[in-house]
Amino acid sequence: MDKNIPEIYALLQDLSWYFGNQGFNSICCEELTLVEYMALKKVYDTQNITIHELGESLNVTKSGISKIIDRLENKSQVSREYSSTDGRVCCVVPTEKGKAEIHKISKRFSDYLYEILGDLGEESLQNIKDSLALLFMAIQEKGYIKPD
Amino acid sequence: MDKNIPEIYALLQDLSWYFGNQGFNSICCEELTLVEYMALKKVYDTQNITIHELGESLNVTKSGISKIIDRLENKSQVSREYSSTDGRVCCVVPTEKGKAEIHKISKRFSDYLYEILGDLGEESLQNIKDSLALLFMAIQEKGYIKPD
DNA sequence: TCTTATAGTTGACAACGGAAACTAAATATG
DNA sequence: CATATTTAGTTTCCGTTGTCAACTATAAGA
Repeated sequence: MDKNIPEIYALLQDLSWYFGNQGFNSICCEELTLVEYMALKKVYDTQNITIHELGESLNVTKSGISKIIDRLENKSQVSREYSSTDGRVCCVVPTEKGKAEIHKISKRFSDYLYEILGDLGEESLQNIKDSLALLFMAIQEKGYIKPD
Repeated sequence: MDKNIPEIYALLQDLSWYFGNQGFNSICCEELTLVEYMALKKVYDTQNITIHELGESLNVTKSGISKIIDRLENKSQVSREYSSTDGRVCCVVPTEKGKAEIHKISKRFSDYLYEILGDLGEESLQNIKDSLALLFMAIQEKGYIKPD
């Protein structure tokens, strides 16, 4: 195995800490937890996504995702709309408030990154973005790490 | 602001999900939660680190980190050693089992990454590593995102 | 029609981390 | 030296969270 791979792993793990719960909790995002934000983002990015699909996408059980959507709905960030073609299925859509929240949080973090990376040239930024995009696509295709 | 920055943020956030609790929980890591693993890794990487420093480093309150170390100690992954020069201070050191666990988890994730990235050439891997290292150093220097 | 599968919700439960109160040791001040 | 203050860490209480299992309801299959 290329010796770079364990180092890439270690860096990813450490970086993830900053963008995971620990970095996220203490922030401007007011009333959203990380998992709520991730769910909201997924709802925002995907038309008519079902609760079932949301759970799979976030690697949360169906009862877990149901409660996450409960909380988002109580906070008026999303609303449930039952499918007219399949009475079992519940689609989730973002409210206007939810859409605004997404933009706000994204901007907050982008500002933070800008303070950090603003000095780099566009070429470096492009390079970083390409590396991350490559990683993400590969990992998304592979799916979550599964138990042995 | 460079248009790449919001995209870098979005990619980092999504990647972090895979290396955060959601990706981590369902895995080979048996008896460790993510925050326990992060604490163990920090203990492993830092000689004679104190509980106080651990909490700061992981952005956890002192009561929180105290309990995390409790759990790691109950699992025989670390041990507390009170400082001889300052009776208040409690240094944490990894046990042999703890060291082995670090290697095991790191290998598990590296194997996963290898399945994903193994086809890339060394140059690409080096490039990804450099990008991540640059990001991580910058973010570490900046520290956790603070409330407004 | 009757059975089975699927989507989602609910209740009980345990894990987790924060706030505040607490102990104990070190340092500062007079 | 004596007392006050600061610092390190622990413990208790508590609210939040997500899972499991049981449940309802709708759809699909035999």
